[in-house]
Amino acid sequence: MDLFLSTFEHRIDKKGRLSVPAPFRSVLERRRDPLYLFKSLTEPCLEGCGPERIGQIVDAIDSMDSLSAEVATLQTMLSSAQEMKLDSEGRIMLNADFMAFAELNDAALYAGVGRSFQIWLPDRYRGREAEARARAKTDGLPSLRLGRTSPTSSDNGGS
Amino acid sequence: MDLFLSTFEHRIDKKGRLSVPAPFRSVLERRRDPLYLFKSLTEPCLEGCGPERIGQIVDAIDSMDSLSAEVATLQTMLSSAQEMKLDSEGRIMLNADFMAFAELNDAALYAGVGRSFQIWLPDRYRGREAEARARAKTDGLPSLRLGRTSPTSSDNGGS
DNA sequence: TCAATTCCCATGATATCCCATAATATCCCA
DNA sequence: TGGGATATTATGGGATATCATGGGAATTGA
Repeated sequence: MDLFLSTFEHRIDKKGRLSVPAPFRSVLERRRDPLYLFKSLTEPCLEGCGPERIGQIVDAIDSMDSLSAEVATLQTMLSSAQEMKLDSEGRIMLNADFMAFAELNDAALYAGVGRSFQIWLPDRYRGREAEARARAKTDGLPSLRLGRTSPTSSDNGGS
Repeated sequence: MDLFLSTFEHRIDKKGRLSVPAPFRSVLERRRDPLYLFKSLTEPCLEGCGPERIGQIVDAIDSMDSLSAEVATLQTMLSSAQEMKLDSEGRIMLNADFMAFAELNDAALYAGVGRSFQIWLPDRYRGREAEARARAKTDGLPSLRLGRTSPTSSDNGGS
């Protein structure tokens, strides 16, 4: 299983171009996946993923009561989603809506969170990280039930 | 089951390279596992592990309410996690974030703690070890309950 | 025609590869 | 069992490739 991990900070040049981190690009290239970006529902950041994640959201919506408010909310994720084209150097161009939503100007921080990644205003991200770490120290760690995992845990055929 | 045990101190050269102890490398090679490092949530050190632990975190996130604080905490772990590529001599390169977080400069101490290991500033580690041993003398030993551990008592370095 | 984008090339920084070496541990055979 | 030969390990340095970034020229689209 190849994942989006780690963080990378990149500049947005005056033409509005932003490099996608090489490790993220190679995950997408290995799978021959295009890159999708959409506005996060919960945080002032952009979310990036491949098509299978978009498909999961679509399927989740289809399985819900189509009249519910939740469906309307989830649909806004899809309506903000956009397939990004990379230039020959692996850069994307963020449209004005994306830039404004994440309040980006001349730099962006990529944060890999497993099957997807986020794009943040760097200082804002670092603030959130500090908060999360402080919370972890006082509240303790989320229970992961390490060591009690089912023996069928499947992720070791990957490499 | 082969484990990460013992401690090793290694130099960080001026290019930022750090040898992984040969016994740790052979554990990973035997399992054909890549090496992952991430910033500890609770201590000023780095944690090293194989992919199965990363997979557990990813799967836990996907199965949880994505709005919860716990998910944010787990995402913080992932966004600091990085698959380390070893050069042909078995060395890794620590990025500036890792170096700063563990306050490393020209040396690092590996401490094997079973299914994972930690990387410390050597003097800091030795201080902690002395503290822990002093605590054991005054406060008595923690209960060990070998053989039948409860899932909540996490002795396996998930910290 | 003008503005915005895409293509192509240049460049500095940095990581990676490949080789060398010294110290230590392991092996092997008398 | 001892002691020299050999392999492994940690460490270092130079050469090379990759990556992020920037800018000019060609192309598109309104």
